[in-house]
Amino acid sequence: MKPTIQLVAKKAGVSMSTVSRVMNNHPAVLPETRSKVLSVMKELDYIPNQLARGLSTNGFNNILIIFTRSSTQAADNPYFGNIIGSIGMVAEQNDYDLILHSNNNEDDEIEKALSMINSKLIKGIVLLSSRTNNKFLEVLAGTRIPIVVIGKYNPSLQSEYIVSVDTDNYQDCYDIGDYLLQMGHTHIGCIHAPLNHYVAVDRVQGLKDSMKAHHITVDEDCFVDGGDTVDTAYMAALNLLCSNQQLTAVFATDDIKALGVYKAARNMNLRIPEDISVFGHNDFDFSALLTPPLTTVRVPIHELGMISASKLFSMIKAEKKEANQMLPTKMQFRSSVANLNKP
Amino acid sequence: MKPTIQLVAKKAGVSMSTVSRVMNNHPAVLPETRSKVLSVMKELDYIPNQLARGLSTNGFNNILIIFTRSSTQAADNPYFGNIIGSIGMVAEQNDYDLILHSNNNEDDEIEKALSMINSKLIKGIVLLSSRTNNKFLEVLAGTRIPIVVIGKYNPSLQSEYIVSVDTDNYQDCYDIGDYLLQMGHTHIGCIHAPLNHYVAVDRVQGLKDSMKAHHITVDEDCFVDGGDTVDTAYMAALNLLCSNQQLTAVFATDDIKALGVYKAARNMNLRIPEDISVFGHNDFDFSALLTPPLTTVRVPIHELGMISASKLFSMIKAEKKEANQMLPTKMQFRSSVANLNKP
DNA sequence: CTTTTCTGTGGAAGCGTTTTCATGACTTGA
DNA sequence: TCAAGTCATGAAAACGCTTCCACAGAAAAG
Repeated sequence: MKPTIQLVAKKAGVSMSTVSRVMNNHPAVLPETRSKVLSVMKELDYIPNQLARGLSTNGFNNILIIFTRSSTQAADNPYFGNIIGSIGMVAEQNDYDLILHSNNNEDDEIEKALSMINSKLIKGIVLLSSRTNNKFLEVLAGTRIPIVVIGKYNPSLQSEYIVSVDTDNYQDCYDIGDYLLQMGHTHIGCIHAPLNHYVAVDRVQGLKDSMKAHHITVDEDCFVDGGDTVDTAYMAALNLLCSNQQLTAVFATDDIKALGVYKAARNMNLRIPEDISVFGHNDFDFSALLTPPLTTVRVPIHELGMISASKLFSMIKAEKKEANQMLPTKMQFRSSVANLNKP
Repeated sequence: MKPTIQLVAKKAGVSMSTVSRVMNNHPAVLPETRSKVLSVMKELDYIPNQLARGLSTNGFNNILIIFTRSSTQAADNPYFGNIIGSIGMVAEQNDYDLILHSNNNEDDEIEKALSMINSKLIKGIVLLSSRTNNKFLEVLAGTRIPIVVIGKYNPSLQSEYIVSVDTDNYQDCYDIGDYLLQMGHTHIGCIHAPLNHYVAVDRVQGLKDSMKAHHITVDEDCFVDGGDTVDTAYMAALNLLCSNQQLTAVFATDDIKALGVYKAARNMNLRIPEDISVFGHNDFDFSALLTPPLTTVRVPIHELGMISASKLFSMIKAEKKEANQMLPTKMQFRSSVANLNKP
């Protein structure tokens, strides 16, 4: 039915080997033979079969993006879209395609990834937001396929094939704590992401450690899981603010959750920052345009994606390990945090 | 090196055919043979090669998501992330993987897609945001592969294999025009997306036609391309508002662009809605939490993704055409539009 | 006790490429 | 003029699986 290399060969009066050589720009083929073959290919509308090709050579130029959801919900966080877009641009330049897995079952994911690697379907992996229990990386480290983790991974896991690109979540959130305390806040709550991911753990821990360093009691009840969406964060914030009226500030571990806090404050008739201060994280498009503009930390999401992809490709091509990299962030002091010191 | 079906067969003392049958749950294999084979497979850590498998059968269970960028910029619009996430969930349930192409060269894209189809690498396509010049669909209609377009496509293109899922952009924007006029606005500007996509064209045309129906002169200078990002929209809005001081309302064809308008208004010391009214489109997470809350039209993005994916899979599986579907939207009247009639 | 029908299994031909090796023809250098 | 070296090409094996066909042996039917 579909034209194959064999048919082309026959029509052009040459062997399959020659046709193959023409396709792969092998130098040892006479110009007239080449053009003859090319014209037959055009005439027949011949399209090479990537599968067959992959089977006899070193497979496909794909990279797998694994995006571990903490819930069964599609994450509406703009972070993921942006970062996937950035990776996509670099992939496109390198003539690679993206395969996307959004899974919330780690074992399934491991099995699928192993199968893809074994089948030479992918040449590298980008792991978005790694879990604290990192079985996935432990298993995949053994496959010698380059992996870049956008985020942190188990520090005891040493591998030539795994590299991390991240921002310093712990330090940033430690600094947020410092700032909040400096502004006179001693009753601080936190709406965070589910704690089975490093990023959430580090952000929470940074804040807590900073509070402890200033001898502020950390009330565990004031640290609540705000899920992944505005709505879940809203519910969590409502709860938090109702049951802890002494709170003067809330740290939301990303600006989507801050949106939930804004919504809760509005519905409770709490003014920001007069009645409750809010500190966010990530600095999304809308953050500066909220009322009041959200104080947050700017994460270079686009760069995170670009740099990760670049590192991945240089590992794939040069087969040498890249260095881990910590990207700089920048505090965006706007007006959602009140200074309690000057009344 | 890697264990193949042949090695398994040898170790288990059976033929390759039998091993294959075991893997594919063929009924005609004795229980003891089956368990023998399975144990050898486990012992050898055998993983089937998807490529080889695909080559001899009907290929892969992948669907291709094509996401046509209008610029070279990664689109930061939350719309895409959300919709891809939704499609991903349905795909996961059906045991399909997602391949993502974000391309801005249509010819390249056509060639790549044809190659993937020819190689049995994909079973269906989701096209996000189709171009007005729809060469892509025209060419691909001939391949008999199911395609769902999220958005509109050339109505003259009839195909058993193409189905569209969309909202009624034209009508919604016509209604927006009506509303604006009813509120007393007669000098209306518009910040829209690049006009090489149906969605932008329809939204703009809806507004224009509504204005014309009310005998309001449409000033082409007040319809400007706001690109794809907050920043480009901001620049466009700044320009628009500076050079057309008589404007009392601006329609932004999506809420990301509305963000740009808010920013411009703020920087020009224009109050919303007192000095300038803003109507958005899409209703993103942040829209209700802006100050003032943005009047916009709620698009069921998640449903758009889910329904598209469902239709695609039923076309793939049942091989029968699904009906086009128009999803309902809902106006969200908030407070970014002033009523000029009651002062 | 034959003949027919199942059943479980093996052999081998695909699937569509790439690539190694062999083979002639044609140069080149002494 | 002949041995050695290029060069363009073809034959065939390999990549790892599926599946059609054939074939025994067992079960069912006459």
